[in-house]
Amino acid sequence: MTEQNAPETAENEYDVAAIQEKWLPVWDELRPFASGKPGDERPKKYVLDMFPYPSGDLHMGHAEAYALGDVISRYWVQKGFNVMHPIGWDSFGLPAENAAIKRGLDPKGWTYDNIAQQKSSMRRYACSFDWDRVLVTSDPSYYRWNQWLFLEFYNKGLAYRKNSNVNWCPSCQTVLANEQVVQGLCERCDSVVTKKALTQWYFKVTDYADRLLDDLDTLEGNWPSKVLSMQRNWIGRSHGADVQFEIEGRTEPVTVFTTRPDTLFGATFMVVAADSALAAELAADSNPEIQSAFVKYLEMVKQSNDIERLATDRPKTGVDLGRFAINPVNGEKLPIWASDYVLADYGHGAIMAVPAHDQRDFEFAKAMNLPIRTVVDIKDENGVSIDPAVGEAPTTGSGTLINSGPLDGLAKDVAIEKIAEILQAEGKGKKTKNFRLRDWLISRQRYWGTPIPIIHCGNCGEVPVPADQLPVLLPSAEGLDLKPKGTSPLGGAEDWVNVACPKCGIAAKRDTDTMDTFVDSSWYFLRFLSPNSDEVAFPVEEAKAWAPVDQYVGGVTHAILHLLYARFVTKVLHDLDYLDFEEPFTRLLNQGMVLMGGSAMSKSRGNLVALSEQLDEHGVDAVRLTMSFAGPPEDDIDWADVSPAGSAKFLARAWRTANDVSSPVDIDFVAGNAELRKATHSFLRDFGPLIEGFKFNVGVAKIMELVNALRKAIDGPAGSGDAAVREAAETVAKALSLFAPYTAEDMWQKLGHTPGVALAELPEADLSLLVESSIVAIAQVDGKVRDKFEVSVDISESDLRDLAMSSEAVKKAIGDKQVANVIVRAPKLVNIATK
RNA sequence: GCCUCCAUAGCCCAAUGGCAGAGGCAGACGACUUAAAAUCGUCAAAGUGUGGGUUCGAGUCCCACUGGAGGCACCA
Repeated sequence: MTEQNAPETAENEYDVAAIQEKWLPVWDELRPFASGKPGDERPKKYVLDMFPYPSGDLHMGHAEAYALGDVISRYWVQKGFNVMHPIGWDSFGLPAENAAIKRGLDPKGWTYDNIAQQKSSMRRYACSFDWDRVLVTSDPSYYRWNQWLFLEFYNKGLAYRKNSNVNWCPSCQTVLANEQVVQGLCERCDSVVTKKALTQWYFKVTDYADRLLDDLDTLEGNWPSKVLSMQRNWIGRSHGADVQFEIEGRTEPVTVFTTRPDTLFGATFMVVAADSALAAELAADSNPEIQSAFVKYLEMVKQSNDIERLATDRPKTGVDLGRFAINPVNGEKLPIWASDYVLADYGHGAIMAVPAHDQRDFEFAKAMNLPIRTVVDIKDENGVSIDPAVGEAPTTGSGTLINSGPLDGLAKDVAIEKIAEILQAEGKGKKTKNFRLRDWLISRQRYWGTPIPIIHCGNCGEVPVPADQLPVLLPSAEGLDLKPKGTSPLGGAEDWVNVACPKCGIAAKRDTDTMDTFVDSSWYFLRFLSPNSDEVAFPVEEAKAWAPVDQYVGGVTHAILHLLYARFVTKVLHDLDYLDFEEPFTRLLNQGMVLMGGSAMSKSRGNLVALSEQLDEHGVDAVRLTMSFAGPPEDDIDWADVSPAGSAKFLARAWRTANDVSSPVDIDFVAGNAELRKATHSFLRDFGPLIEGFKFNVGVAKIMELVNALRKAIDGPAGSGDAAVREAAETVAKALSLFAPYTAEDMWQKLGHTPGVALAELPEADLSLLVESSIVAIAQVDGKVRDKFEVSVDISESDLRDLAMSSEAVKKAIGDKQVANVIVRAPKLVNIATK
């Protein structure tokens, strides 16, 4: 065998699989991302990825999320921070239970098998997690503190039980929070959600509505504006007034909420929610025909689901209750109707109807032939007054009050203030506000969740489980019927349900419902501070040092639910003196979804891309790099549009440059090739701000640019021994370690360094290398480029102006036009404006 | 119905109000090779969805429209 024919040695070949195998055990030993070392003086930073639900192995969506979270986390490690980047599993919940029912297994086994699988995939994926900080919400050591949290809320009066019409999923056979009903469908199984009257546990999130809304302002600029606007929308604060109406034949007045108290003189009837207690009472005291008509109507209303109820073209229906309310400002008798267009659980479940100035009231008045009285004069574009009483539509804008006694002649906004004063003075109303947000329904009639730590006693009523008896362990699933049947499977665990009352000792029963898993995830970021503590949920001092989370990374699917609940719980814990901050997540990045062929991946669509296959085919680094390079992180990635093979090709190209560096490891860079040094340092200047601004795709492009310059230098006159070549190659290895840790580590070793490129800091850019002595200035005429010339960077404005004015090309462009203005931006540009 | 966001080469995407191109994919051509792959190199390709406006100057700011994505919705 001759020298020329020698096969390529492994040393010159970028062997992805071998590199991955090589570095995993080294990192296990090195543990570069441990954050709890005593005496660690580095400044702290808390970077958190939303923890996964263990529903199988990791998928492409996880791969994107963790690739991007890792870029941020590794960036701060490299900047010299003590970064806490933990991981856990949100492991209670319905999928485990449903899988268990389907296969006749214990949900526990299924869950923990999946966790083991995901954990091993995360290790292979080179996630920079601190493996000393791991939690699993279905572990008793976690949910014990979930129960603690519940009791803290309970003792503060923020957890309570009430009977009301709740959202019910007939397929999951459990109640749902408002937030889990999407377009009238169950967010999990897409069944049509119905209503059911049940006694359920709630957290009083409405007590915090104002703060949850107002504090969003403090997140402006650090959270995606989309999420802020979604949360504002969801909380939905309206300002208006409560107005009291006397009811004929009833001692108590009825209060209504309105955002338009100025239109009070235009009220021609009142409407109460058909499914409210008030409607039933008013009907019951009316004559028998009305009573039976009401009962019939109510029956119809109860049978309709949200899909029908929300249809926009649905005609208005209702029943005249034969009762009358008295308008507090003019003593008029207003007929009272019951209808389903008024909601029982918003405001007071009753409204004053002003058909002239409200779309829904207008439709109802037309349908029921009720009077319409115009009290706000609004002119059309021709200056003619629009009168809804004789027209086809109500007017809802601003105008001048008419037919309104003391309000006549006032503008809408002034009238709102004036009427509020009048009502307040007479004790018949006051300014107030209302929220779209409802209290958080947290009980579920399912098995695989945190048992609610309450005991129901015939003598004592609700009795909290004493702290020293926590956790209330979930009974074994063995022998329990997990099939959904409308009541909790825990009811079947008789040994577990029947206990002595902790207060009086008589036979009592445990609460058999479990908690919504969103309770588990509403505070998990605090548990990472001491994931194994038996003493506390989280240590207050550690929370002061580490929390709030500096950078949170996750999908926009949680823009309302999870983030709102976590914000709420944080505020409560703040008020209980456990935390010194009020917002849990200082900065938020929402990554997009990974699509395939234009739509979300799903088995039924047949467009599923298996992460494990992508990793086998292209390697971990190529997949990670593709996730970062595809585009802005918040945009969706269509896997059909991107090229992991191209990423792999680039990584091999970068890797080879390390092979080609022939200078000693301690060479002084100062003597290196000036052009390449300039490329390296302009990269160093740009890279950090790009990463901090989440412009990962641009950051990767800059690395590619540097690699191209480096390749040219190696193959060109500078050669492999040039000091700048080493400087550039080391810079590439360090920067690449955020995106492609295996390749970067291997480059680092080839460059003669000891393993641990993740901890190697990128140097500051030497700006003196970037100073240009000359620059190409452009001369424009009316904004169009007409000439260019090389000028000194410190050319004076007048010199540059003279240079431009004397250019032949410029003179030609001006022609015989008159020069109106000359803008000079030395040293870059002159623009000559002509008349 | 109300409220956000988006639109740049065939494709994915860059561009502090100042020469539309940083980077990549796909493509063409060349070098290397007996040949191919790999590698290295060169090239071609949009005037920024449409119509107005502000400005010395607009992809960028404002208005309207078209198309697309998302959120809220009988919330008084």
